[in-house]
Amino acid sequence: MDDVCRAIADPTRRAILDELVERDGQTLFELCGRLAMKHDISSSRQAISQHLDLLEAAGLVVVKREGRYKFHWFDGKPLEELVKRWPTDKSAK
Amino acid sequence: MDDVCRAIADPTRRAILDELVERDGQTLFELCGRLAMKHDISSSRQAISQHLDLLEAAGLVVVKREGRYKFHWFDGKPLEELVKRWPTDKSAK
DNA sequence: TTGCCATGCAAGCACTCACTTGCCTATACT
DNA sequence: AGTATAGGCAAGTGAGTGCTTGCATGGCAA
Repeated sequence: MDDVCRAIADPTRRAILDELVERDGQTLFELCGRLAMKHDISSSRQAISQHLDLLEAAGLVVVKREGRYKFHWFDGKPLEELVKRWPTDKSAK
Repeated sequence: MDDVCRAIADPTRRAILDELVERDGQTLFELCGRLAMKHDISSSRQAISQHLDLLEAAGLVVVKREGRYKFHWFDGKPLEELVKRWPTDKSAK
């Protein structure tokens, strides 16, 4: 829970999630390229890799290794806890 | 959006939101007391006040001044953007 | 007024965190 | 074999942030 909240606190990580929602199963290099193109993110490969590790630890990204490639998938389940914890409208209370 | 994500990244601020959901319209001193009792948070009054400022800037807390008192309400509307941005289950995709 | 109470403001400190740099491992291809 | 590719590991740096400390402000009561 703490991991999830801290994971989405960074704008670069939110952009990564956006990218994975739009196109599942991307690899690290793919993500770097698309983030640079479409989100104006100039971070290095290592920076993105560290973000992915954090997102994976939070459960928001699921990975699958195949040979020398590592593919990434988005998983929104951990976000359910957020909406369960706090009501998003007044009628819920 | 960025403010909302960063606001819930801190465990003390999440506890404040929990407290306000449970009991609306608390004042700063009330919150300090209840946070210390029920959430084992030993932060000072100024620390809680700074957290409240941040939560207010994020739109998650609405305030109302009355005389020398300042009451705080929880507002979950900003959280709707989170669930709208990312699907919380696979069927949404 | 004098005093007290609830809150606000601002500077400083310590810690976290995002990012870089440099080197390393492992898988593919020729 | 040798080389290139995809990714990983670890230490160091700079900016951001949570918290404290001290003082200031404003409202209420005696």
